[in-house]
Amino acid sequence: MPTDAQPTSRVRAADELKQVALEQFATVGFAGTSLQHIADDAGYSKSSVLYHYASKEALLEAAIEPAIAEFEAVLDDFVGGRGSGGRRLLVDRIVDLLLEHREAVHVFIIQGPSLSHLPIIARANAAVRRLTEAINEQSVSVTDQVRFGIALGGAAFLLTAARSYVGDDQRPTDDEFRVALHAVLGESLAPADRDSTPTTD
Amino acid sequence: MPTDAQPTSRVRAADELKQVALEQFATVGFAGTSLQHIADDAGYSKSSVLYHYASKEALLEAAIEPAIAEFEAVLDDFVGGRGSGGRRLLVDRIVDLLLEHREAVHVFIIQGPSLSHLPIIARANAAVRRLTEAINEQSVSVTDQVRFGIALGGAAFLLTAARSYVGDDQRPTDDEFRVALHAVLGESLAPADRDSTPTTD
DNA sequence: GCAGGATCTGACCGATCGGTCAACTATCTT
DNA sequence: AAGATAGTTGACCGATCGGTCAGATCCTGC
Repeated sequence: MPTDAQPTSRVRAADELKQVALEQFATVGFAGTSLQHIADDAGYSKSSVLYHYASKEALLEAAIEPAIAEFEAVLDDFVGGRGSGGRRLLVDRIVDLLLEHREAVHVFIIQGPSLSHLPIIARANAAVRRLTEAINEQSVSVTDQVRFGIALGGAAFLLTAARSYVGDDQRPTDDEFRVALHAVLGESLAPADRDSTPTTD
Repeated sequence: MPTDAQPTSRVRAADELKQVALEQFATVGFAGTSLQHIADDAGYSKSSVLYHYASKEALLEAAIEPAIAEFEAVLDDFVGGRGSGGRRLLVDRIVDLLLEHREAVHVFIIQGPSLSHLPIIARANAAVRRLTEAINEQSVSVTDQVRFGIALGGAAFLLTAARSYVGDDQRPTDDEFRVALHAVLGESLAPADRDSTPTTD
């Protein structure tokens, strides 16, 4: 029984559907995505989608739960091991999270407020609120809070929106994005020690 | 015929519907909003909505067109009168635009990529792309482009998302928002002259 | 080769979608 | 008072929504 090389059609189909659904959730929104459209894009029937996932909501949960779990882990490490260099590590890990799970982050950050009735989104919103409070606890000025909110929403927006605003040829690579995100988010989340942000070249 | 004091039930009803629709478009998205829900919230029937506006799309256009027109005006002044202090004036006017038309800006910035098939949104997307190119023309580094994208999307996200992340009591007032937005967007869009941004306290 | 589970699909369901239409009422003009 | 006009609405339409179900097909172990 093949578990590594050929990934057994079951998990392969489920993963395909999950990936297709995630892209659509991030690009046209959860409400704007239909199971029929997901099925069409993935090359299955709508019934097959509902065979692998009990409901549209279950499909959303399967698609974004890993990203939320990692986000919670990053958050726990940050609020747990509080210290001087904590913010720089936070920026490191958030940038990685953004690049690896950009669609999922877009869903639960940008669409989070409007989908809070879904348990998985409510969980993500709670994590975002925890992070917000942890940040605001140290810097109480409204400007710092706005800086944080803009960085959070802007980063989530940018990685999936860039696709439609600039052509494929001149869109930055992921490595370029990583460097730039590190610099920009570093300025927003760790504005105190500004010495180690080289502002690129 | 009263044109000032009592706003004649026609325009009053139309304005009410426009405002209710705009709030829903911004909070749950264009695709996630139904004419029935708009009608219910405004206290009319769905037929009445379609009497005042020919279609859901026409309602969207009426709701966000003024904001787009003002955005285009700000953009024209910026690319036309190019100069040293141009960026600070740009920040001034964009902050005003954000505060006055926050729901509309949220719609055509955040949902712009997914609604580009609607003519009014395509027009807004073209304006956003013009602004992007005007900014990138002067600063070619990827970091500056990312900084701009985050500022744009983040500001659009923040003003309508803040409602759901912090309670009414501790949410900043519009004046506080204006000061903070001015500082944060100033750093992102006019990073050259950093002397007047006090980097908070 | 055959039984049995896994996978996939078409037909169908009630609900809701955006939109049309005819009828009803309120208001204004003459 | 009468007619025209503007505003509002319920009934209805075809399409699509998320979801159910019974069967068809495929694959595996015996």
